[in-house]
Amino acid sequence: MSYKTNTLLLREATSTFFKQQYDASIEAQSVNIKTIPDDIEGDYSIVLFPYLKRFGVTPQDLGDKLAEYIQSQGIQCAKIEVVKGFLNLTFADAFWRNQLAQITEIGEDYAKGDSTGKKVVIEFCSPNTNKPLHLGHIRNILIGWSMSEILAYTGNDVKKVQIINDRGIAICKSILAWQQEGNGETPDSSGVKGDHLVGKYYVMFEKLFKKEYADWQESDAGEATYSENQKENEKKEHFFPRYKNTYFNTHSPIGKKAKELLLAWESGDTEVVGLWQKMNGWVYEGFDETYDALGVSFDKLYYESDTYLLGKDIIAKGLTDGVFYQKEDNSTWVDLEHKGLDQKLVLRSDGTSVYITQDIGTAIERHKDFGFDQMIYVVGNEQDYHFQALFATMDKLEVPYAKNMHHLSYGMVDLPSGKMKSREGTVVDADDLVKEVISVAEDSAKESQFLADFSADEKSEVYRNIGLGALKYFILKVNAKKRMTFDPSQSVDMHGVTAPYIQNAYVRIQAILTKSEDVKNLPENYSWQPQEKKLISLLDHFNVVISHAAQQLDPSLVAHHVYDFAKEYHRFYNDHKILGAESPEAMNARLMLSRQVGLAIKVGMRLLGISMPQRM
RNA sequence: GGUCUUGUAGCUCAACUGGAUAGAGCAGCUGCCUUCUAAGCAGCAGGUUUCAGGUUCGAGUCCUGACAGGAUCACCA
Repeated sequence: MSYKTNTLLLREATSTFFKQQYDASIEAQSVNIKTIPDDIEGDYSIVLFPYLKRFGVTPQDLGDKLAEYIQSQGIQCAKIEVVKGFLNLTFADAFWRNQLAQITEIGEDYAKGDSTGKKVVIEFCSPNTNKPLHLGHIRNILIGWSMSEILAYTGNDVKKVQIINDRGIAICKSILAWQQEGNGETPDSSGVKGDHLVGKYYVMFEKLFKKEYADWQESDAGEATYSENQKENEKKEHFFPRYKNTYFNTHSPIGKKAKELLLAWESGDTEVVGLWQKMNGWVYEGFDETYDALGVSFDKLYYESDTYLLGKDIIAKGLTDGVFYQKEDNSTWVDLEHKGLDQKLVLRSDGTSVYITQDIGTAIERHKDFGFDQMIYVVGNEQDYHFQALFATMDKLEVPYAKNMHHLSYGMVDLPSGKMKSREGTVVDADDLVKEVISVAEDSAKESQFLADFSADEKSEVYRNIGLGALKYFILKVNAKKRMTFDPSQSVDMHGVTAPYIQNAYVRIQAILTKSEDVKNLPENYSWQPQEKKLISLLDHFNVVISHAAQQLDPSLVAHHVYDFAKEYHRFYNDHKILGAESPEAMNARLMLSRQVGLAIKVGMRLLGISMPQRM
């Protein structure tokens, strides 16, 4: 890209200044440039403190020389002075004009990165097939989607994948309950979305099991087990919850049936596999609807039923190579203590896989599929340890890309009432939430005079953009790594730091542009107003923000910057007339600026997965 | 208990990676639509950045320790 940001120009100038003046090599990147607080005069400030001791100079002395050099490099300043340890400079109008002219020359994608030639695979969502998607998945999906957009925009070749946990005891529970209680019910016959239908039977299984367990506790067998296995003076209400898993695995008739289903599946029993395919098929149709509603898609899906046996050969090879070791019971382990981790099991004593085994296999499989340079897993932070162990193991296996595997660890979503718990029915369902936000958007938009001549389809598209935008923005504006509180009533708020606020700024710009002539050139001599300079400097800084977001795997940086665009634009819009500006120069300058801000907002929101209405 | 992580206004979040007087929104109060979309703008009020030390020109940010939340420490996924 030919465009150089304000800060980059200053950094480079400062770096070469030190080279020439002191023969010192100071990386342009390391030069500390700050924007100046509003109440102090100036646009940017170069922090001089770090160099004072090193070169034995006073701030004044160094600042004066640097100021002279900067101006000699064609960076036009209206004022440049040393204040304490800062060199504060105010750019001249011509400089602002120049920067904006370069930006508008390139247009919409002025902040786009050049191709890096790097391939990035990003895995996100990765649901189980026994339950519909919920709020936690939504955060995962939005972060994953936005991250892939950002990585693509910064020049990477991005592939979006997910691994679907379609096998195991959970789906067998749904199948069993459906066999026993379902009477052949299907999504078509019931009108229930497939994933919700399968989820219904999962819940039903849990209820059946709960009742069975409760009855058993009262039975002679239950009493006997309690008196045999209780710890010293342990009360029943402590013992039985603790014993629940053991009961499921050893005593429970219904648990036994579920496990028999799993075994039958594993041995390829055609009837069970057929049923499993049928019910998973319902789930996938349901998931696809949800993905469509959210506006996301994937490049490749991996199914655990295909991958769960992967990795065993790698373990076998690693065992002969001495990467792994076996214990007396034939279980296989990897020692990660040199990384401050524990010893980790990679194969059970009966030779079957555990979670990390298939993750090793899948990673290698994916590398064969895509030859990625970087692999990103968007997975909740409860798996931090798992991924540390996985990456350490990959490193020990000496795969060359081990160091480029990252865990984008996001925090749990809490409700104001606390944690979401499926047992207590406090899970926020993804489909319900999407419907809810769109309907709130409709309620607040349907009165709008600006939509009067829109068709019903056009209107509902607007409601969708606003409602979905509000939801997405609400979630993405929070730093992904942090645990966040989700208040359903705030997520559908349409004022303040929200998508509709930002969309409104965009819509205002569109309204002006449709009423104006197409302007192509910036006036030569125009004296920029403070708010206009602020907008140009936000435009200027945009690509720095995007590349930070890509490096740090954090979409919230983009979200905040887009909000700044909107906020600054709303202010500017309130204080200055554009079409009725005081001079033709002012009007042209403001039109060019407005159009570019509109483009930047649209791009920024697209990186968050949010679409813009033309009117609202 | 070990490891990791978080703690900023009543609430939800920022703070350009160590810079100047810690900023937004929500909730509360007050103004501004005959004028480019009021889903907007302007203002008032709200803070000992959990606490105690340390590092330095300078700390919400780095270090140590306490306190308080959370996660994890399965032959579960």
